[in-house]
Amino acid sequence: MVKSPNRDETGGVKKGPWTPEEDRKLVEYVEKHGRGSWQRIPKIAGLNRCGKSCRLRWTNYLRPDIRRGKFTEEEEQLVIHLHSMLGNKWSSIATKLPGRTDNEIKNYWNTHLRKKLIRMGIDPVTHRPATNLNLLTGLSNLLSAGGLGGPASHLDNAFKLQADVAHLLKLQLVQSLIQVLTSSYGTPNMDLMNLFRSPPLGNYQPSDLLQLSRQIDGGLGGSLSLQNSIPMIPNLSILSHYLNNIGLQPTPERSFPSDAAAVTASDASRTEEPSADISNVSSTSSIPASSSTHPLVSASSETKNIDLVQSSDTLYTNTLASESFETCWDNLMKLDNLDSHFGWKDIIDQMSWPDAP
DNA sequence: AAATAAAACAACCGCAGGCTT
DNA sequence: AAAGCCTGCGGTTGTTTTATT
Repeated sequence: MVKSPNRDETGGVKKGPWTPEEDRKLVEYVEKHGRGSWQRIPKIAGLNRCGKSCRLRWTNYLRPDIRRGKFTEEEEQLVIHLHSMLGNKWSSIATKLPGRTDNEIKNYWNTHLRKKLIRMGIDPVTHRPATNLNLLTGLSNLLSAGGLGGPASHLDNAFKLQADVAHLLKLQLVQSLIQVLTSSYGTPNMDLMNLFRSPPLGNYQPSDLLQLSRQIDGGLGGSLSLQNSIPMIPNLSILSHYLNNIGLQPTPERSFPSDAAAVTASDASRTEEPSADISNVSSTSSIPASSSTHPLVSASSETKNIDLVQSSDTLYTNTLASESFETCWDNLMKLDNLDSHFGWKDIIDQMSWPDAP
């Protein structure tokens, strides 16, 4: 666990934190001779370090043009913007922020900005409102923010949380619909297609959402298509299933008998570690029964824990085939009971891409 | 005040690609 | 063309600092 600050066993060079003396030697050398061959510098400069370590120390710390200190609001926004276009291309991002190194930006992203976006319900990978699985990460943060995990939970927090979850689920659902309409491969998800024929979404024409989809694609400069950014077509029943787990289950008769089987199967089939994005999600999603006395929260929710850390593949392939579309839809419509601030029209309006040209 | 946990930062590692011989 | 060297990049780990209990 402890990284040895001493000599490397193979090369005999020192590792670990640099001393002021070593820094001085390196700076003196580079100022005198410039950046030459990093492999030769340590020898000539009298440093017992590998060239790689010298280069890193210089570029990330000793370079005179390095700007240290807190990131400004402008820098933050720029990093977020560039990351949405370039992804984890830290060196490319760093070229747009004079004085900041790729390492510094990378660290700042991982420790600050990523969490900030998650807290806002934005997927830090896609820079979109959290999608199904990532939504759950957001949920985890909502739980923390609302203090729902602790013993001192309050009823207000439970209400707020459920409204937030309902709101995010709506966003997710509309995204799924757009994807169905724009998907050029595979078999369209019939559940979602049916959704268009029923109120309240029946009030919208598929062309409306197609238009929205184009807006989104345009906002990304065409570099990222919706199909690529959301590779899976979620089954409507999965959303409905999730509603059950957060306590939106109307009656015991409408429970999902295949829950246990589905979750068990998914656990058994999970072979890889969860992705970084969802690794910090608590292992179960249910709101503890003790934390809420909301009438819509059934006591059974406590026993219906679904593992949120399962991979997206597993989640989507383990569809709950036995559910009827009507049952799923009933559950989804209950979102309106909780998310009173936003109707479906507001959700679709809200989906408009802010940076669209 | 001490112990523990979480956050922040610095540095290392492995890999890929370009260049030289 | 192939091999070896060098550099740069992104992910990960380890250490230090700060906050919380």
